[in-house]
Amino acid sequence: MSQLPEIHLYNTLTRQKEVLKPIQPGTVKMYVCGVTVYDLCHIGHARVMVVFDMITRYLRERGYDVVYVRNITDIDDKIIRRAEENGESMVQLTERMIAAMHEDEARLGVLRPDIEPRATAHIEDIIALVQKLEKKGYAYAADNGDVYYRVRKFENYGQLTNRKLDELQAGARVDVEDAKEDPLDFVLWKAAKPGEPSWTSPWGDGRPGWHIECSAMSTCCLGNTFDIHGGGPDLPFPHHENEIAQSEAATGQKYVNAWMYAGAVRVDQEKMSKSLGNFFTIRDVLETHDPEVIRYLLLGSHYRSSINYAESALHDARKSLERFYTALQGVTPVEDAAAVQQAGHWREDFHRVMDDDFNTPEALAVLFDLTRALNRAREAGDQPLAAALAFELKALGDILGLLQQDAEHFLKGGDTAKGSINPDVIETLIEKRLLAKQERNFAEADRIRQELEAQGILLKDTKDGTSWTRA
RNA sequence: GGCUGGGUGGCAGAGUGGUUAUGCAGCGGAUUGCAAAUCCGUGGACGCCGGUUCGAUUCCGACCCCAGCCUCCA
Repeated sequence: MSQLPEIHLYNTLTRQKEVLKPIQPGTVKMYVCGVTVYDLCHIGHARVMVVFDMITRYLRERGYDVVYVRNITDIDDKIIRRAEENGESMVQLTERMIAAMHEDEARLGVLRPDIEPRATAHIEDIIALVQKLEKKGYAYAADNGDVYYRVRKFENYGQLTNRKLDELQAGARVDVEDAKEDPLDFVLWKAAKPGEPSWTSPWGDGRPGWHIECSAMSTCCLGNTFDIHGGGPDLPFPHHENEIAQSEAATGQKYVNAWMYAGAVRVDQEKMSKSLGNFFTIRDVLETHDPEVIRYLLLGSHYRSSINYAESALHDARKSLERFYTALQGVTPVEDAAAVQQAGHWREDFHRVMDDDFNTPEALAVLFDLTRALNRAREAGDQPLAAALAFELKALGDILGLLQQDAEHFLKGGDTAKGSINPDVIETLIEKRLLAKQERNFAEADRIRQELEAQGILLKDTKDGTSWTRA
């Protein structure tokens, strides 16, 4: 590999932007914490999926190889409880939810990670890791059969989120019945209660604790040290702090070079979360909104800032996409790099703003500028240039996973067309209106326009005839 | 209380020590049977108070306010 472009990214560990320098030149190894599959994914999950998908796509666009690993947590207390409530087996529940997740992310244009390890498929690795920690004195088996991590033994605990152990302890809940040596210690291996799913281990039957699976799977897939670890906004503490403690204690090496987080999705200025019950599942939103509208909403703000989820925000996102698709409508894209280059330098601008910590709002501004140029070419009747710019617009949009559908299809409401009016009925009315216009019966023509408008259908007269879109 | 991040024009949302973000909405013009779309033009902003500076929305300090984490949560 020759010299790849410099990518700057914000590293939460150091709290500053840094140049991405992959350990293995040219190959970025990235691990992202995935979903605990006990329920359907919500918009917050969608944001993490879309953001790291965008990052992966962009790094590849810039010539980097990316090994993208995103785990699936398929064993956990919530899963056990939910399966019991539903009267189904744990595997039935998790398989169902994994299938739903894959369906949801496919609709959002999220490319699948290269590796999608499941916790239950890595029990041996997890046990081996706990044994290693035990051998090094970082783990201990307690009287109740659980195995805990000895937090105070790990000197750099709290480095990611700037916590001091003593301040933590002040706020820590002290469980009287706890078998821990110290309230700060956390579970590595949980002893099974009767009837619970379990695996045989040196400490008796049980299952992995919450944090250990990520240490085990990331290391298995990517090595002791890798380039980027990502996740949602509520993961730095304690989950990632504990991962660092586990992995670095076990290997004696640095765990991760850069930590990246997607911002929160809020509803009415409150965090969207399962515990608050104010979450919207991806499929709920897809009932009434085009997938690209959601994706646009998610990429219309910088990945680290929080966003507010609201119908009005979805509406705005749709309006923005309409501008792109209106420009694309009726133009057949043709690749002509020379013509594009002569007309402007959008790709360079796009790269420049994206190289700087993946500034998608700026990147979209570049696409709007390109769209204006495309509209100008159309106005000027320069078909070849318009075709070339349309090709470029779609190509750049593709890097963000946007603008990939047929313009007509999108503008006519796509797969989520609201309202009951049938396209055939619309066409018939358009025919009638055309006749009225030919007879210069504009009153009738306007009446038909208004009739359709009342049902959310907007007519547009052009030299090539009348087309329609859904408002 | 501790730790993070943030307060930008009607709304959304970038960015910068002195020059247009961008989209939607508004206004004027072109275009149109009417409209839509489009193009051209245009008004409108940087929480509050100090400081540094020739000059700060941008740097520094104080203050006010908001959000996230500190407990399972993407």
